[in-house]
Amino acid sequence: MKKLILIDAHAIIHRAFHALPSLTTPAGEPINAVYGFTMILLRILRELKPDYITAAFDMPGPTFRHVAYERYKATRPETPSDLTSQFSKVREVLNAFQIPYFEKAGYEADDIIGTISAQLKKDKKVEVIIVTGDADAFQLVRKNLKVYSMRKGITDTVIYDEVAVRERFGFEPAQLIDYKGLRGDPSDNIPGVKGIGEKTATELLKKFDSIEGVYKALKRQDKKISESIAEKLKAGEEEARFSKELARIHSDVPIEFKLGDLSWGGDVSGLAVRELFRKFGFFSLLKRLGDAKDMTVIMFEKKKTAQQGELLEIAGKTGTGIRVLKTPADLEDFFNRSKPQNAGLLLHEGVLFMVAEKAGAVASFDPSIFRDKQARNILEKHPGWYAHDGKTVLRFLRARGLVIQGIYFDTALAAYLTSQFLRDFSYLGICSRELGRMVAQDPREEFSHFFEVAASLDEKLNEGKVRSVFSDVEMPLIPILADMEEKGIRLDKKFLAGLSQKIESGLDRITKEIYKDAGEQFNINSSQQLSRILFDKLLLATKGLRKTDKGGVVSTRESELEKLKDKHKIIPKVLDYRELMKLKTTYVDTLPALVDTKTGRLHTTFNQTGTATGRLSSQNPNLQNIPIMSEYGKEIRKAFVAEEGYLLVSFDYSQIELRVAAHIANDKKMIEAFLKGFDIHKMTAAEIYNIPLDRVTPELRRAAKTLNFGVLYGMGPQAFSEATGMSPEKAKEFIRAYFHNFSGIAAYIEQTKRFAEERGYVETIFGRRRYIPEILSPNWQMKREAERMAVNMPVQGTATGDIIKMAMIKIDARVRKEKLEGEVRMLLQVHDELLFEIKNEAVKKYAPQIKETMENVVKLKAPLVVDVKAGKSWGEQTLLN
DNA sequence: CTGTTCACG
DNA sequence: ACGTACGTGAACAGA
Repeated sequence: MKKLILIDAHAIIHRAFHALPSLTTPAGEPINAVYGFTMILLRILRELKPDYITAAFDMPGPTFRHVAYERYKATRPETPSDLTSQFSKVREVLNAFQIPYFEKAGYEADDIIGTISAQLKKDKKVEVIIVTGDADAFQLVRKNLKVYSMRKGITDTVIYDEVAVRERFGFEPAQLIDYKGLRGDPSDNIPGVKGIGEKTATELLKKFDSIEGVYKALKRQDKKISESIAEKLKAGEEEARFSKELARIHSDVPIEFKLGDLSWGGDVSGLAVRELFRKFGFFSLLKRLGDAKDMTVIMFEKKKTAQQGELLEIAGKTGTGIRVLKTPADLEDFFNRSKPQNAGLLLHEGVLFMVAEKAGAVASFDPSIFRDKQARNILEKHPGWYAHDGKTVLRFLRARGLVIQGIYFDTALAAYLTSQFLRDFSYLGICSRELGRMVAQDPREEFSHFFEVAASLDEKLNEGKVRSVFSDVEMPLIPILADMEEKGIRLDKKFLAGLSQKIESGLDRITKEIYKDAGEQFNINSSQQLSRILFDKLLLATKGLRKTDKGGVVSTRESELEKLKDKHKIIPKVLDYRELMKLKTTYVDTLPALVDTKTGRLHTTFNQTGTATGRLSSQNPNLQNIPIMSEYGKEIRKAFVAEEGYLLVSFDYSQIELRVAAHIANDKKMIEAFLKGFDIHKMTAAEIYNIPLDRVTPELRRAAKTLNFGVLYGMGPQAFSEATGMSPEKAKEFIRAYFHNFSGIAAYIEQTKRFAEERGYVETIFGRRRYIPEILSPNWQMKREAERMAVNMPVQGTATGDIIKMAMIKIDARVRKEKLEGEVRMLLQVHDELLFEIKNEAVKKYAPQIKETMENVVKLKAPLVVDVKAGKSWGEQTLLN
C-alpha cells in the first residue's frame, strides 16, 4: 500500500515554537520553530518513508469559523512576532525538500487536510498519515488513516489509529466533534454546553452516540439522563449544535490536486537543503545528512590519524583568518601579535587549534612543530592557556612529548559550574548557549568566538562562591586527574582468565538447571523472556510485585525475585545466573581487553563535568564500580594489583556523608556521637528505640543504618519498609522517632526545601551549586523528586564533590613539593576513597601523612575519619590504622 | 536508540 | 491518588 503524509504545518510550527528554547540563525533571526519543524520533517521522512507528501498552512485573516462565530479563538493570545517571521521560512524548507503545500484564504490547515483525505477515502491503495500537534485531527481517523502526533514537546511521538483513539477517548473518532460540542474547547474558545465536562460528555456519547442522539433522548425524557444534566443540556442546546459544527473539520475546501502531484522523490540531502540548512544555522542537521562531495568545503586533508602523531594539514581555503603555523618563526610571530594572556588551545575532532586574540584568530598546528625544540620552548614557557576540556588537551600534548605550563581557564569546567539547565558541555553546546545562537561547524567560525564565550562564562562565575570552587577546586584538579589517568592501574590478566573459566563452568551448570526447571530453553538474559517463563508458564503470583519503570510490566529485578525465592526453585538459580553473568561480561572478560598494550595497565577517564552534584565519574572503563560485595566480587578486586615493590593503599573516608550532614544540619546529637567515636548506626538504633546500647540487636542496627543513609536521600516509609522488611506502619513510626531524635536533620531538610523553592538552586558549603527548577513544578510527583535532589545535593556534593577533591589537591601538592612521585602515586578516586600505589618501604611513612591530610582538609563539627588499608591487591587489604 | 538490570559510592 | 531513596556507567535485548 502507498503512503501519503499530510502535514499540518500550522500546528507543528506552533508546537515546535513552544517546545524549543529560542534560537537564532547566524544572522540573528529567530529560527527555533523552523528548526523543530525540520527535525520532525526529517524524522517522518526517515521513519515513514512516504510515497506522497504535502503540507497545509493557515492563512492570516478570518476563516469561515470566525464568520459563523465571532468569538472563535478570541481568547488566543496574539501570535508572537518571533513566530510570525518563521512561517515563510518553513515554506522555504518545504521548497528545498520539494514538498508541495496548500493554503487557502478563509480556511484552516485542518480543513485542507480534511479535504484531501476525504477525496482519498475511496482509494483503497493509499494509506493516509496526518502529522500534527493538534488533537482535532483525531476526528478524521478511520481505516487506513492514522494521526501521527506528539504527546508533549516534539520528540515524544505517538501514532493514533482507530483503536488508539477509542482507547484514549472511550468513543469513536467521528464522535470527537460531538464530544467537543458538549464539552467545548477552551483553547479555541468553543463554548460547548455549560456545566458538561469530560466525564459527562463521554458518558452521554456512549449512551446516545451523538449530539443529535442526546437531544432525541432528552425530548423523549429518557431516564438515563439525570435531571440536573437534562437541565444543562436544555439550556445549552443551541451552543451544543453550533459548537459541533465549529469543531467539524471541513472537507469542501476549493482546492485542486492530483495524487501524482504529491509524490515524493525521497532525497533529503539535496543541494537546496544543504544551502538552506547552512543559511539557517542547522549545522547538527547538516552533519546528520552526511557528506556530499559537491557541497562540503574540504579544509583539511587527513594525512595520517591523530593517534599516530600526525595532525591534519590545511589543504586550502586559508583566506578567512586561519593560519597554518609551519615554522617556529610563524609561531613566535603568532604569539607576538596576540595578547599573551589570551591564548587558547582547543582540541576539536582530533585537531588541535591554537586561538589567540588579535592574531588572526585561529591557527592549526603543523605536526612537525612538536618536534622542533625552539617551537616547543615557546609553547612550554607560555604561563597559562585557555582551553576547552583542558584535561584532554593536556593529555593530547603530553602524548606528543609536549608539556605545557598549565591551563588557566577551562571553558568546559566554567560551563559545568555555572550551568543552570545544560548537561551538554561540548564546545558547540556551550557556544550556542553563551552566544544565544547556533554556531557553525566551521572551525574558522566557531573558534573565533572562543574568548567571547570564555568572557561570558567568566562573568557568571561571580555568582555566590562559585568562582572559588572553580579556581580552588576544579581547575587545580585538571592536571591531577590527567596524571591519574595516565598512570593507570595494573591488572593481573592471568588471574582473571582463571576466574573467567570458573565462572564459565558455573554458568554452564546453572543454565542447564534453569532450562530444566523452565521446561524449555530461553534467553535468561532477556527480562522479557524470563518474565514469560516465570509468570506465564510457571504461573508465579505477581501480586505485590513492582512494575518496571516505563513498560508497566512485572519487574524481574533482584529485589522482586528475592520475594519469590521460596516459591520456586528456579528463582535462586536465576539470581545466581544474573550475578555470574554480570561479573563475567562487565568485568572479568571486559577489563583485560582494555589494558593498554604500551603501559600494561588499565587507564580510565575521569569525567569532571558529568554529575549534578559535583562528583567525578569514571568511564572506559568505569573503575568506580568494581565489585566488592559478593564473594566473586572480591575476587575481581584481587586482580587489581600493585607493581612489584609497591603496595596498593586505600584511604576511605568513614561515613563522610553522614558527618557532613551532621555538620550542615548542626545536629547536636549526631555531632556528639561522632565526637565520641560511637558506632553511629548502633547509637541511632538505641536513640530511636529508646533502649540502652547493649540491647541493640544486629537487625535493629541494620534498620538504623538503612535509615541513616535513606534520610539523606529523602526515603519515605514505603521504601524504608521495603528495604528492611518491617511493616509500613512500623517503618513510619521508626522514621518519626528518627526525626524526633535528630531534630537538626529534620530542620535541615525543611530548610533546604524552602531554600530551593526561594532561590531555584541549592549549594554545598563551599558554594558549588545545583539548579533545580522542578522544585516549583505544580506536578506533585516532580516536586517531591526535586525536593529529594535538593536535600541530597549539598550533602553529597560537599562530601564526595568538594572535600575529597580538595584532599586530592593537597596531597598532590605535597607529593610534588617533596618530589615523591616515584614513591607515592595516586591512582583512583571512588567518591569517598582514594587508592594509592606506594613503595613498600614508604608506606609506613607516608600513609599516616595522607590520612592526616585527608582528615584535616576541612574542619567539621563532626570530625572526619579516614580508614587506611594496604595490600598487594585491592581485594586483599588489611587495616593499617 | 531505549529500556531493563545491576555494579559501585 | 502513588510507582521512584540520591548519584553514576555498562551490558544486553529488542525494536
